[in-house]
Amino acid sequence: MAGSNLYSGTLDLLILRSLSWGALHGYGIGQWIHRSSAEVLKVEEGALYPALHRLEKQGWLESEWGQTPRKRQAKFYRLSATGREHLKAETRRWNEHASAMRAVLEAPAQPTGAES
Amino acid sequence: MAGSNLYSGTLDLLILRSLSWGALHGYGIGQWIHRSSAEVLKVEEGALYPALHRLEKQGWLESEWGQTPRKRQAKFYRLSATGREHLKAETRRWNEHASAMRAVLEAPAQPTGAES
DNA sequence: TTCCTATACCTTGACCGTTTAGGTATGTCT
DNA sequence: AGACATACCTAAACGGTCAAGGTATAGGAA
Repeated sequence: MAGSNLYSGTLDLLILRSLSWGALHGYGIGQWIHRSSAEVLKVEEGALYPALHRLEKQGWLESEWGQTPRKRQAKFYRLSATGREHLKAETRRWNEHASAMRAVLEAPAQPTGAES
Repeated sequence: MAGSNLYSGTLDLLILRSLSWGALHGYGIGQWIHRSSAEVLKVEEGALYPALHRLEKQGWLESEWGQTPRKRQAKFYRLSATGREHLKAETRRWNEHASAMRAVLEAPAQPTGAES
């Protein structure tokens, strides 16, 4: 989805959020999102890896090759300082969006002249 | 945005919702969304009209040319029976998505082995 | 040993909704 | 007359996601 005026950046937000407790590698990020959303949110790899590269390019993430506990190569991502700020801002933005959606979905019958 | 695995269909949901109280014309739908979201959500016309056509094509909306109170030509949209069902289903789907997002954004520190 | 599965990374092309930026026409107000 | 809001529409460019591939390693089963 290209940037929607209504809302875009869900994936970026989730990735940023997954790293707020420490470093994780790409594959682990996908699994973390899946698990911590009770299996509701699933990120395809074709969306995940490009997003990771995008976020790193923008300076919100930093990466470093390392090893998993099982001795496998993996690229570990970590939030940069500006990334952490961005996470805060995006979280606030999401909350505003969700709250606007809630307002619309619970809006009472036609408040005032919706027709002109 | 093309259909996102994370979430897509926000605009469709808002349009469907705007019609749940009765018929509205396209321009009015955009304004209704804007107003009832406290000016947070804004739908561009280039997204609105194609969406309206898409939803009508799928049978969720029905349209009819008519006149506004000020005697201007306008195409009025109204929910079909299946459109009303779809609105219910999409609302449920949105709530699930929002709740999954909330879960992730409020997730406690690294529950169990996110790394393998 | 061989095979399968899970882990872990990546890229490409098609797809498709949004954005941007136009266009037309009418009614109202100054 | 001119400006503005209303009211409809479309087309090209954009850009993120999806689907479907690819590579490589480690572990366990057959």
